[in-house]
Amino acid sequence: MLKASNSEAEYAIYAAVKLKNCPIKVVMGVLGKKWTVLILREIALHKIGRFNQLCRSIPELTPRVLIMRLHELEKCGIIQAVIVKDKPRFVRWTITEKGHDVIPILMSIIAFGAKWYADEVFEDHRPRTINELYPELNSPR
Amino acid sequence: MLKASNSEAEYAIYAAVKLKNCPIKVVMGVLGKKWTVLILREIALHKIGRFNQLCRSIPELTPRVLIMRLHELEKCGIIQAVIVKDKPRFVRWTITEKGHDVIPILMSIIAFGAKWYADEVFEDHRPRTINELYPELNSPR
DNA sequence: TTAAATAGATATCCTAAGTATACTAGTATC
DNA sequence: GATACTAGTATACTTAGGATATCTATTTAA
Repeated sequence: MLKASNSEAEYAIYAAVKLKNCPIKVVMGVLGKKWTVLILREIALHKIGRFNQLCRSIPELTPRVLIMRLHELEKCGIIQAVIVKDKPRFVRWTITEKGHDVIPILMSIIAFGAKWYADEVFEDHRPRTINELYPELNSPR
Repeated sequence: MLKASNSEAEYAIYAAVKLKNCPIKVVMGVLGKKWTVLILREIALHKIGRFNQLCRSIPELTPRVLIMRLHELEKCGIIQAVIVKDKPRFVRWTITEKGHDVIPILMSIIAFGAKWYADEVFEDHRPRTINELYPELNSPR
């Protein structure tokens, strides 16, 4: 475990790097709204890309907010709407290259949850590491 | 870079692990509210722990919401109020061991922002890796 | 000694974000 | 012809968060 006492600011951004804005603030402007991260979980991790599938896999989320979040994520280039068929409209929401880079964020959230919320997350209540949950991350294809 | 095409679900949670709830959902219930992550950035990364210091370092955040978030984070054990002095009350909000484990989440958010939002984040607009920003992460003390 | 500034919060009001419920159009299936 | 699927919309309502002012207690400065 890391000790905080070694330095005033444990993690200090490299002094020569001039920041205009905090990256966390900027990213949270994009990912910080309610449901956004859960929608990305479905699209990026579970490969669920259809509107009604998303409605079903996140039942508390209403279609109104879902379409708002999808359009927001599309606008900022994290997902894209692939028109499978027109009339009737069939859309598949997929992740972009940029969206692919949010997966490490999702993984760090899962790691935190698997360690500290094992009671609510796992049926056997046993905390797990991210490597236990995703063994393929150790031996990449 | 990872390729998505190799498998239906690129990241599949190990089949034998029985989930009660999705860890992302559970964690977002704790960290998902507006301002929470930014407050944790200040406390965990910048070691800003005083109420009025937090007010000043996040000017758009009102005291009302700040105290709500601090109490929420305290309740779930991510931060704790260290009473520096009683009458008048002097409090230092510090991170707990559990709170320490949210730092990887913050770091993955910073990494994403430093790569994809360089324009808004850095004065020179040049994307950076997390190792460029935090060289000490490569050579831990 | 009185005012100003600091600390850590609260209270009130009001708007913006999100929720509930129902509904749309177009097509396929029973 | 009824039902159910697709991908969304519309309207009304509730709650979370923002704006602003205030609170108690203490220290500092004039």
